[in-house]
Amino acid sequence: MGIKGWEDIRAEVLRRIRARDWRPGAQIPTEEDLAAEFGVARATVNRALRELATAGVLERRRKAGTRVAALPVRKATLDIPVIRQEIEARGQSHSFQVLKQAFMEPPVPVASRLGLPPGIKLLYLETLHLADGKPFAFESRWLNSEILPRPMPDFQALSANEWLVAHVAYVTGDIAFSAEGASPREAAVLGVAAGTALFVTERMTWTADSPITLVRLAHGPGYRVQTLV
Amino acid sequence: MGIKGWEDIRAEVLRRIRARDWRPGAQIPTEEDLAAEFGVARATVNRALRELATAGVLERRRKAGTRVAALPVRKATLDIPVIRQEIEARGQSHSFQVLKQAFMEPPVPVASRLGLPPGIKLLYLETLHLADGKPFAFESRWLNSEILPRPMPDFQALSANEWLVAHVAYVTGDIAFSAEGASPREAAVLGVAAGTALFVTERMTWTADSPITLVRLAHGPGYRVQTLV
DNA sequence: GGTTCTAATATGTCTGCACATAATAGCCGC
DNA sequence: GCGGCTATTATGTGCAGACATATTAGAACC
Repeated sequence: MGIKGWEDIRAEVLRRIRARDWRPGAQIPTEEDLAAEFGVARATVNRALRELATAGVLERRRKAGTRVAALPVRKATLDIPVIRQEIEARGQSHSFQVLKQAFMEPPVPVASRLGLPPGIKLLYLETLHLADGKPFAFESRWLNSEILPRPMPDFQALSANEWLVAHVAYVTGDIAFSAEGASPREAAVLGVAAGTALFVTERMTWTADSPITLVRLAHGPGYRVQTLV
Repeated sequence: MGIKGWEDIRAEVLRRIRARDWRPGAQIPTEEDLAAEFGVARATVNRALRELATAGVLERRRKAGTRVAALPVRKATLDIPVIRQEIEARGQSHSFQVLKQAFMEPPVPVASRLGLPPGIKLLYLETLHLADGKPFAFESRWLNSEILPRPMPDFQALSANEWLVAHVAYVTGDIAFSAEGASPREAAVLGVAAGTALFVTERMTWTADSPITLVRLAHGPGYRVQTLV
């Protein structure tokens, strides 16, 4: 029946926007007015409107009030799961092979993206992830060896990603997606023709003080990242 | 100096997680305990922990308490701007050409994804978006003509996307990203070689009752979607 | 031992109030 | 008119207390 909680208010506000009672760019009533109308406390209205604002539906400014976003910059939230989970969620079994493991100087762009001076040596790992034994994604990773314990963990047994999740302090980072043609090496490893369009995920992570790792994941044809808005 | 507001509490909790005072999978103190420790109201702690939970850092369940996410399913939030804004944000000028406009029956997969019975005719639009006069993205769009007014808006003058944003009730939808090789037509229009890796964004949008549009945007080489986590 | 019910508990949300803060609108002096 | 100050206003955040709800641990029972 009536309005009960902040979710009901959010729904009602959305309904009015969808119904074009409140048009894009137009100002909506103040929290106080809405609270009076719905018979709830202002904090409850605040909660509903705040959620809609972080979702990009509303724009709010002190004193200026709340208005319906004119150009709704849609904010899509993606789940970035651990690769093993992702494969197992499809009902397939995950395995991987470490193709290369070396301690070497990274190319300059890699070092600079990690914010490290040139000349420092990093651990480089190439891993092929398999789903039901078939190539799924090709991972190349630069790892800051400072953060590794001695002796180094055995990345043949446990994937670097999962080792990091389990043993390194929680991190921040950024993620980028792009499309790239497969290099000869990637093509060979993934079993596709050279130049095939690959979906590439690049992730960089760091702790408060120091960079941890730069990963590039190249996914074979058919891979897609999906989101419910 | 000390803890002042919910953002400080969020920061302090994050710090403890990063410092591994609280390890992945481990339970953290209750809201009440933390409120007492920080000398704030429980609502303030609740706000901080709630934000961290929606960010995927914490997992919360009633009675069971709050624990540090064991496998942090990183939630990345992407901004999906209107294409004109995206181009102008780079300091380039946006223009577009409508290459094709037709009223026709969609292929079966398109109709079924939109949840429409086969045989219904839709408006089909092909548009090339240009940044500083150079091809930026190729858009192909199926539009539910039911929602269009008579006479139909002039999509040569105003892009379909912006017309929809301005005139159609707010919508829900989903977005998917993938990498695909350029078809001969896409290659010609975008000025790249056939088979070049394209970054493809597919968006479907709905009102409460009916489908609105299915858009496929193919971006040329160099395009990337980035996110700060 | 296993199943079902019950009480305890942590989070979820709401209220009513207060004060803080940002941003505007209007006043004032020139 | 113009520049700068001030009052006003809507949102942002805080507090204390209350009740709701999901979930679990343990009691009671078969």
